[in-house]
Amino acid sequence: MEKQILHVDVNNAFLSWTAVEMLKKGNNIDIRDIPAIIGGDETKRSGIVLAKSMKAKECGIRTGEPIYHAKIKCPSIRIFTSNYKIYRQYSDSLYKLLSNYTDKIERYSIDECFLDMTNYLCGRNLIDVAKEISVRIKKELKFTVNIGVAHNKLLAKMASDFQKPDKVHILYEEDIISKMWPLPVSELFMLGRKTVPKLYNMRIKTIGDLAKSDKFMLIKKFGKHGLKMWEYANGIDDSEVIYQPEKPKSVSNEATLPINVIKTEKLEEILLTLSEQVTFRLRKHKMVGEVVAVQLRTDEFKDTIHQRKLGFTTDNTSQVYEIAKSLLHEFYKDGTPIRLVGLRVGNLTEKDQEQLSFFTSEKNNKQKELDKTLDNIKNKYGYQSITRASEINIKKMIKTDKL
DNA sequence: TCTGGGGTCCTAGGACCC
DNA sequence: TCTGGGGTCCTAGGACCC
Repeated sequence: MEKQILHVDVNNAFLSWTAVEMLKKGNNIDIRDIPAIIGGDETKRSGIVLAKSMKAKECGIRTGEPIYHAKIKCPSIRIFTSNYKIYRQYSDSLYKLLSNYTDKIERYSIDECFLDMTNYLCGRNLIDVAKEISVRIKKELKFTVNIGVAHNKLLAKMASDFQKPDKVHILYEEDIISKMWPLPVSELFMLGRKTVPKLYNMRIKTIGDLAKSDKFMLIKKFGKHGLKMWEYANGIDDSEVIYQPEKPKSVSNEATLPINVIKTEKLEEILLTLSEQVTFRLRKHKMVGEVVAVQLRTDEFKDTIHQRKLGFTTDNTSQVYEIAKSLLHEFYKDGTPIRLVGLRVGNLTEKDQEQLSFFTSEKNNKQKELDKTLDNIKNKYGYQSITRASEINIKKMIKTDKL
């Protein structure tokens, strides 16, 4: 049976939510109506545009570009900092509203949801429901969304990306040729900055060109990805709306450093802070991991990752830190300027089926107790409430506002 | 005043085993 | 003295998403 799918996408989510919050706090300008962006901190080298208003977009400002570019394009631009705590609240309120319409909701990201309406229409028309949802969000939550209406997730997602803001777009099978095929191939989901130029070289410029290309030639050239892009261009997608939240497969934290670091000891200190963050989040998820990976980015933007499979699982701060440290020693040469350090724990499983290390010792048990005690304090008084003395300067360099 | 942070999935190549 | 091939596990690297 044909599926009935909606894709709900918040217009300029971070900027809109910041705007609504400011209005709620008594501010009298709506930053959606002026050239404005949400951006990081330039002095900390995290100065990129995270979201923009329509007026900022008109100036040619693009998401992801450096703030200093934005300032050149629009000298009067107003810049606001992000606040993930608030964004999560708005995201939750959206989810709650959507829950009135179906149980099958996939939270695809903080500002996007897929709804499987197949058995929830009760005789109503899918398009009417989409329009009602759109109106209710605007009225009750004070921000706007785009909604894509289709018979699969891919087409619903493509549709919600058509003209913005505050629109409902329909993309049924019979609309593919007229509405999707004329678009540049770069607009197709899963085609990014590396693949698009290759397609251009093959004279494939529009989604229609791609759809009409030879499937086997694409497979030969791009492997599995080639098949996917051909299917997507033809509107083919049988993936399900994943409405039961999935367990994470890895947990990572990374930090761009305000200045380049060239000393192993400094990098170790940063890894300690990252180990605390990552394992804190692991324990919150009640997950343990079997692989530890350290990522370094040089000032020339060259990334290297070094990882190790442990043969046991862990969520323990000092254990992860010790492994991270030894990985660092294996691949970092003192003196190379480093601008970003990352730490990832992967191959996660649920804690109750934790594989115990053969060497589970008195010492490990004590470390576990320590983690638990510190977690309790952080959960009660905030992540920042307790910190090792040695880390005070490091913490200033690394953001923790998402924890 | 260059370029965030957090994820997932795929592929290539080497090691090792039979 | 020279030479297999299949399977699995592991690491590194890269592409994509929001």
